[in-house]
Amino acid sequence: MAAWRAFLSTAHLLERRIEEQLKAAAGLTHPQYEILTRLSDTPGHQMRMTELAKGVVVSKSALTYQITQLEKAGLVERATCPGDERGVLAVLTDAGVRCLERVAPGHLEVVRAYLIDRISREELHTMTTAMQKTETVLRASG
Amino acid sequence: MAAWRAFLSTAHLLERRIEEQLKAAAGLTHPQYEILTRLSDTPGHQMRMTELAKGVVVSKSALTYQITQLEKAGLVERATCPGDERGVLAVLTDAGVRCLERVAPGHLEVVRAYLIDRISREELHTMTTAMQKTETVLRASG
DNA sequence: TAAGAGTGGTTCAGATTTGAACAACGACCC
DNA sequence: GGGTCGTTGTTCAAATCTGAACCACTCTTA
Repeated sequence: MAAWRAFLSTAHLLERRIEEQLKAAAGLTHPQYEILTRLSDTPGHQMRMTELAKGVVVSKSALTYQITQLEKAGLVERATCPGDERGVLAVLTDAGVRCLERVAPGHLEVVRAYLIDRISREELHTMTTAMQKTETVLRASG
Repeated sequence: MAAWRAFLSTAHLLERRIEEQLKAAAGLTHPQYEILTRLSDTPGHQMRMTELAKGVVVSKSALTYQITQLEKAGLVERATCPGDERGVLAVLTDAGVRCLERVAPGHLEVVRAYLIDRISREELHTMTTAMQKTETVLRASG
């Protein structure tokens, strides 16, 4: 269970560091940053609400809240989904793209400094495949 | 960065599963369970508030809140710290011990089913040392 | 021994998350 | 067509987390 202990503590500690860094650099929270990057990685920079919620692993209501916040900040817009009248598309704005370009380097720097660079290339590779396996299982049985 | 993505998603997904399982099994939240196990692992089943907060990686105020909740549930008691009049000791009660004994198996089962058993023994070992390294760094520079 | 600085916990306001309830739409079957 | 069921996103109340402000106590230092 030492593995689990270390995993959990590391996750919490990293979360804290990241939150702190993002807040200082751009007034963003980590969930908000995750939303922006997910959108940025999508062709068209847009995604359906439910799909996005599953991607970043938060409840639908939490996503509704955060998208509203990001909309106020001008980084995201809501659009009605063509072909499905109930659907809502979250769309990354130009300002959102620029914000991400400005913030991403500092964020990645933190992740790298505290996680990636601390472990060997081989350990990293092993951990990646392990994490991907468990992620697959968790998503499948969700 | 695939490593980081997978790590993050896995952490969130597992957190969700665990929260769900603990709530169903004993009406506990994950932070509460973490507090109980930390106390249980301590000689005398007691710990100072600040130290405990650092251990489980939450803010002092969050710990105050949760200890109050656990006190209401009768699983933990507050005691004044001998030798330091301002200090407060969180003490696991007998009911707390019994609660933990009842809940722990199911909890560990979830962790094992979704994380431990999904990866090879060697991967587990590698991941453990990697996590411990990063945890050390994060705690030291915190 | 009397500041002055530091620590330990709590309180407080504000932000965020969750699950349940809800309303609106789509898909399907008769 | 119309009814039934599943999906989508939002709203709502309740719970929780955080950082700042705040007391109470401890430790140094002159």
